[in-house]
Amino acid sequence: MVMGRPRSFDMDKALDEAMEVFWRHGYDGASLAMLTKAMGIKAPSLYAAFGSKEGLLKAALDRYALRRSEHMRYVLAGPTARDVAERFLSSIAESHTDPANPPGCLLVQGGLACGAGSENIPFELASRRAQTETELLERFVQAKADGDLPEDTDPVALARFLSTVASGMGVIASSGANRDALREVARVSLGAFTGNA
Amino acid sequence: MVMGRPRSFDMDKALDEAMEVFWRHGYDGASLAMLTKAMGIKAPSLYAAFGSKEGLLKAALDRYALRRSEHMRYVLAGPTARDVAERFLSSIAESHTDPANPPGCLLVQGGLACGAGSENIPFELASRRAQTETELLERFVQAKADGDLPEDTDPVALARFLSTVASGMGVIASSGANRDALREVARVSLGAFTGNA
DNA sequence: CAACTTTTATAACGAGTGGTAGATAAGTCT
DNA sequence: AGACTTATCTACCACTCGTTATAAAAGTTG
Repeated sequence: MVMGRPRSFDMDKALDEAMEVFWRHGYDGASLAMLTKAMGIKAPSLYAAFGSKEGLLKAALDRYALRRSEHMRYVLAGPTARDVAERFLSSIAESHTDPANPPGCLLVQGGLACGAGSENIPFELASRRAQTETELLERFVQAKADGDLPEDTDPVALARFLSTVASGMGVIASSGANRDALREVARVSLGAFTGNA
Repeated sequence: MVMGRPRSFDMDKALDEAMEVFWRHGYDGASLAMLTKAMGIKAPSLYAAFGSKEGLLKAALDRYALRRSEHMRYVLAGPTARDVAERFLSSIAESHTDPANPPGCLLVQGGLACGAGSENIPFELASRRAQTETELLERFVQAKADGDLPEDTDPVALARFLSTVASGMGVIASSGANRDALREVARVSLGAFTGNA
């Protein structure tokens, strides 16, 4: 078997750059010109490697999920349900204001609404957001089985609440809210945790 | 003075249609072709009336604000801070799942991230979201002066929390969350209210 | 009716869109 | 070395983008 000419760019580096463009401009707002310039490659190389603009986004989303999975492992390892919630919101307050990235969350900034020809992008992003919510839910179900949450607590509602606050934090972070502001939102949200469960 | 040829379309009706297109597709995703078709007018009429695509968005946002101002009057008239919060989140659960409109909130769906040439759109939307937060803040400051909120309560944090949850509800509503789901998010959020203030 | 003013429709503008042939370059394998 | 496979480059595709010049149409006012 023959190998052919080797790829001359670093795929992960290129994906990081693409991720940043999608993050900052959204799927519709990210043009091929922007993407290829940021990635340092020409359009044919991009299409050979990722198939299409949408394929590139999905590859970038996979890489984004990889990054977050480390955080989530730590979050879900919290000893109590409340610890899990606190770790979750705190890690979001930090990551959504990390100066190394565009503000906010790629899964929110990427495109809640898209134009003709990009109709499935919002679904793609929503399904990835739902995955985090499911992870929280399973952890809360476990917590309830452990007697760590009151009997009358609805784990579905709790996971959805945290997921919703996380999305909201993405919105306000992208609008310029700073880290302390996000931390305060996390703090108030945790009050809701104890007050209601 | 001479009047000239009268406008042959209803401006408010046309704005309602434009609003829906921006709401469903976002600013970048809403093309002039979509907009003119939905509004039932041709491009030159649109430009004569609104100046530009961005001018059209702003006019639609003004009309959107007009709609919401009625809700906000009711919300802010709540007798206690907690009532205000409850009215706020409840009205959002309803409005963001009103089948008469696209799901979610125009101020979120409209564009958190935009492409080259639309850089100021996210700022425009953010400033309109901030207005609601300011209204809540002022009401909570008043509540505190009334002795309606504990001394150690931070009205800024409280208003920001509610605003953040509202944005998050917009995100999940646009992803298909139904009215009951939003109501439960509102309920849990209010638990945060009593638990923390 | 005729002068005037504004809106309308037709048609097109240049720039940019996502995507792709076709040829060349750069490797590996026999 | 030579065959083979894959990546990269230049150039370009048809199309859509937001926007506008031009001229006809529709009203009001003198």
